[in-house]
Amino acid sequence: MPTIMDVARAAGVGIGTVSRVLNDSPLVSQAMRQRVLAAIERLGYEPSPIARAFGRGRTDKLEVLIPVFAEAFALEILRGIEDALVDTDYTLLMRTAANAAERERVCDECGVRGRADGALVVWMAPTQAFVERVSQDGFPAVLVNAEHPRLWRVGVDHDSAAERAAAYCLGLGHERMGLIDRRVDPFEPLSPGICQRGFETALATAGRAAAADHERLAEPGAAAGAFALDELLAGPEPPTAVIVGSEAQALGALAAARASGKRVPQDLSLVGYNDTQVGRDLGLTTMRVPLRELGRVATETVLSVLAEPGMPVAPRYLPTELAVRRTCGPPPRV
Amino acid sequence: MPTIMDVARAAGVGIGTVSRVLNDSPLVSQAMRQRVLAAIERLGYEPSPIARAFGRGRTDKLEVLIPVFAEAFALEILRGIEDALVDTDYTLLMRTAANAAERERVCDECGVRGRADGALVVWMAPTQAFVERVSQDGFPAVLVNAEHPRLWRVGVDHDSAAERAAAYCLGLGHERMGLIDRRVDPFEPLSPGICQRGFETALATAGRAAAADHERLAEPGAAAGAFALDELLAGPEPPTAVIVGSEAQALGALAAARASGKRVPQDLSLVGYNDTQVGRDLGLTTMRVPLRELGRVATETVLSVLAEPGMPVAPRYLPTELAVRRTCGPPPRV
DNA sequence: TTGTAGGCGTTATCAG
DNA sequence: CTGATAACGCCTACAA
Repeated sequence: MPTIMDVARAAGVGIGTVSRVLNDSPLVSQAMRQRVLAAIERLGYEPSPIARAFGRGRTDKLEVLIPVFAEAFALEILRGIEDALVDTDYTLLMRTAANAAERERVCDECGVRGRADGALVVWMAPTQAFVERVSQDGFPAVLVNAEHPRLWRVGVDHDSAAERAAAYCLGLGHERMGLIDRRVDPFEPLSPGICQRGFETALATAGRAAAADHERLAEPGAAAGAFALDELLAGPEPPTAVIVGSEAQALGALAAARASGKRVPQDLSLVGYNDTQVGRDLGLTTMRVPLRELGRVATETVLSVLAEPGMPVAPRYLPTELAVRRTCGPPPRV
Repeated sequence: MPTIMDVARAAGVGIGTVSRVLNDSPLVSQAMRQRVLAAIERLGYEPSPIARAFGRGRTDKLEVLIPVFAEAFALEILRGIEDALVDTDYTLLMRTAANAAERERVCDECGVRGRADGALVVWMAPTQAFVERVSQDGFPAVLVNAEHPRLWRVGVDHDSAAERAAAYCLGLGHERMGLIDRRVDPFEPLSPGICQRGFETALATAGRAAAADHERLAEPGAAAGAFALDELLAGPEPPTAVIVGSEAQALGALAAARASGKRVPQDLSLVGYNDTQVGRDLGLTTMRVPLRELGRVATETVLSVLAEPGMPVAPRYLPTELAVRRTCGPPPRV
């Protein structure tokens, strides 16, 4: 492996000049630049990222903290992050957490001693210690679809989104509405459902009280969604439209409905939440959360804070919109 | 940020001793160790990962190369990789590729100048240059579910898997078999289908010729799977059992079948391929590819090559097995 | 515009 | 066992 010194020697210049060429410094003459470039080419030299990081005190890495059992939406967010990074030199350091203990660990280790220049915390609450530390050090950490008053964050207004999803079904004429909800935070067993508030607001606005037996808080995943739907359908006055807090749960619900002989949307309307590829492919009507944009905007935020440190923390909310596809219709006539 | 020198001073020892304590060297007396540990604690010192990497010439990082539009199975593999890393100090550098050009780029940049200690290449063919370089340098790169004669790799025998999947349906009594296949490599437009050979072998063994109009090579994703199934069903003698090369495609096929009024499995049998969470949740009968284990074993392989360089390259194949769930049955009686 | 020297924080190698 | 000291490869003043 040739080093910068080999290049300097081969080009007959000092290492300072080589370094300047490497970093596109304007303080090099054209002639010199060509000579150095030629030597670099000839030797097949590439600078060592580690030495470089060591020398200048930054790594060109962003750390991503993400729940490991996150469903497919995680991929969409990652895609957005990549979008923002595609023509930068940044690279991603991935840390996943499967439970609260691991969240603790990845939060504790995030960005220690400059191992990354910034961080993206996806879909989980940061630990208190993490919040203290990053706000103390001015370490650029942005929450994606998670909340904390003291941190940068980009997300959506879940209340409004859920409310509009429910209002859409109400507008279709549904009288009996159901909700299969999902917790806001995967690692907080007591965290509330993500759609509950908006759902109930919509019902209240329409002058209806929410029937508690039409609401379920389900575990993530299609199996739990299917189970919850079966429960709702087994009740005395089963809902004719159900809002589901995640795509995976919605797919489960869809399969369960069909398995029990219900036609969707003729007998039952279903609205998903998130909008992942498989939902799109299957024609699921969904409250679209712009996952990819979320990832992109969050990443751009980190980058801009990096470029201009000390900007005051400001949250950013992106709009949601209902993607009307093929799982909703008017209620069946009785 | 305190450095190792601050610790040394605080403990009244040399930095060599501190370093030895940090690295669990046996060459430190108990008394010294305690004294140093106390100073570390008191100062809240943590070693700088970058300086450390620079000093010892390794990074404790593994680079992961993965197609970005990979479906959910990517998450399963990543989970397996994490499993293997959970109580090591290794961390993951993620590189995704959305097309052949990006694959080229990530392959070119992978592990340059020791930015990572090893690499995992998931579900895509490495570039020729990459193969040359890593086999030249002895850089530990392991292919996960991809093939190259000169590289370490862990995967499954797709031919055998597909053959058994088809044989299972044949055994159920199906006469007209269909195949919705997926390309082996996402970036090779000309790469063959992953199940075709096994599928045709099974048919030949049963004394049947494959009907070309019962085979489709479809793009990844549920939409293409749905479309392909509709095509198969539209033919003059539609198949009564269909093998599908990926879970996402299978979900699409399942939805399409039901949408067109077919009951699964009474009217149509479906076998998926891969076995991801959503397929399990939905009761899809699947040829199970041990994705998580694949990731884990590949990672363990990298680690062991790292521990013992120069081991001769040896591929590793893991067994597949049919996960019988609820989408297969005997053919409908005519 | 260019070269030189010092510094970044560890690890590893030597004497002691 | 312990303490200096020399790498490690690059960046960046500073001096020329």
